Amino acid sequence: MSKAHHRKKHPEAVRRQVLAVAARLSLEKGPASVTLDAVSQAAGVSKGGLLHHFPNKLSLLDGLFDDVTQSLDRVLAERMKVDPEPKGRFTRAYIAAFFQPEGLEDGERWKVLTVALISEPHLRDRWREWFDRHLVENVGTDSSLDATLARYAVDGLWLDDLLGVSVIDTAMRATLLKRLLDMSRL
Amino acid sequence: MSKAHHRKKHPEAVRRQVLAVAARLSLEKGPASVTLDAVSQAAGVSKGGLLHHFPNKLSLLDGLFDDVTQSLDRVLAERMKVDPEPKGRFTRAYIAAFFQPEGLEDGERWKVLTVALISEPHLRDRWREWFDRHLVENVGTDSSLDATLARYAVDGLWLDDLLGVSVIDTAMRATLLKRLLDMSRL
DNA sequence: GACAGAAAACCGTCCAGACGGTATGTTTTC
DNA sequence: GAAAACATACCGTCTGGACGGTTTTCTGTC
Repeated sequence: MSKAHHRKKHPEAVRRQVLAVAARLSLEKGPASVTLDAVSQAAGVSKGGLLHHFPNKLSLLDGLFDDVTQSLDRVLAERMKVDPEPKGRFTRAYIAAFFQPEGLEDGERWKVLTVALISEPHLRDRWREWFDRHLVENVGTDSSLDATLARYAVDGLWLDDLLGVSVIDTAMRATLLKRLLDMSRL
Repeated sequence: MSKAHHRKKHPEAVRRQVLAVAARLSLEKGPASVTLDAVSQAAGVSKGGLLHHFPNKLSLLDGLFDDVTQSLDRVLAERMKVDPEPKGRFTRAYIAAFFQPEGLEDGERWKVLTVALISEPHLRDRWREWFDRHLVENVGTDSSLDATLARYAVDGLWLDDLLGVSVIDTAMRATLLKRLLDMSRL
């Protein structure tokens, strides 16, 4: 008879904790280490408890995907709202979101998303939808070659950062940021 | 008593076949599907046979990594050799290698590398070494902001291509290529 | 070139542990 | 008291890998 059984119940907190643990595991020990046993244990919940929130592993991964993309949507929307210039607005929000994530939680989140996308083919389809939606919404303002190039560069920097090969120093990083923002306006 | 036991032995061919199958599986069904059973079966070898060439799974992944990076090294060296201009030479080779891989095998290979790197933390360390080595070798000729930016953009395009969200059309792609090559010379 | 070993290149079987998932019970919350 | 939020126990399958056997290939010797 464990204590967990008797403690107060906070379903939403448990859910968040589970997702957080799954994300951390995926980043630190690779996506293969994200097992129901490992996640539930590290989250302080029994496997049964975990499976109550996410009926199977796929739904756990989907939950992770939803969590991250919703965060990303929120951040992008906020940044776009305070940007007076329409042209390249989405691109600038994109740059800002990945270049200077608010708090380091967000940065971690985007990384998790990348790892999940690449290792789980099923999520690639969902990502494609997300991507297409944003692309269609911002066609006209963010379809220029320069804007596209800027977003590609952000993705590349992001990937290198994730792999730990980002050798760019702080000063150069700042210059690059300026440069990318300029490109979004061309 | 199977036929495979009696057929002619081609250790090198088997080795290559195993690596090719592992690569294909990883790309099409995700890295989680790369199991010793699946690989050996798809490669037409028994698991025992597979484990003769690669004593354990880690060494199989390492073998895949070696195979791809050696290919990549070869391609980069070839491209650099025919480039008369020192400045940005490595960056141009990098761009060319990923933008217009010779045959589609190479393109597949680079993709496999990306997937493997992200899903297998152990390989990230090895990738860091590879990356550092090339960076040090070409410091002085390829350290400019523009060259770095160009390489980042290539990585980004690459990632989007891998995820299937590459919406850029052929004409724009050609323009982008030109643009990146120009950037390598600044 | 023949021939005996030695080594390499396989195959088939078995196993312990991990994994995803089910079924059922218990406690808390509504 | 019904439903949600857990826990515990258990099961079938898969996975990495060990092991011993069999066939082919290589290597040195005469």
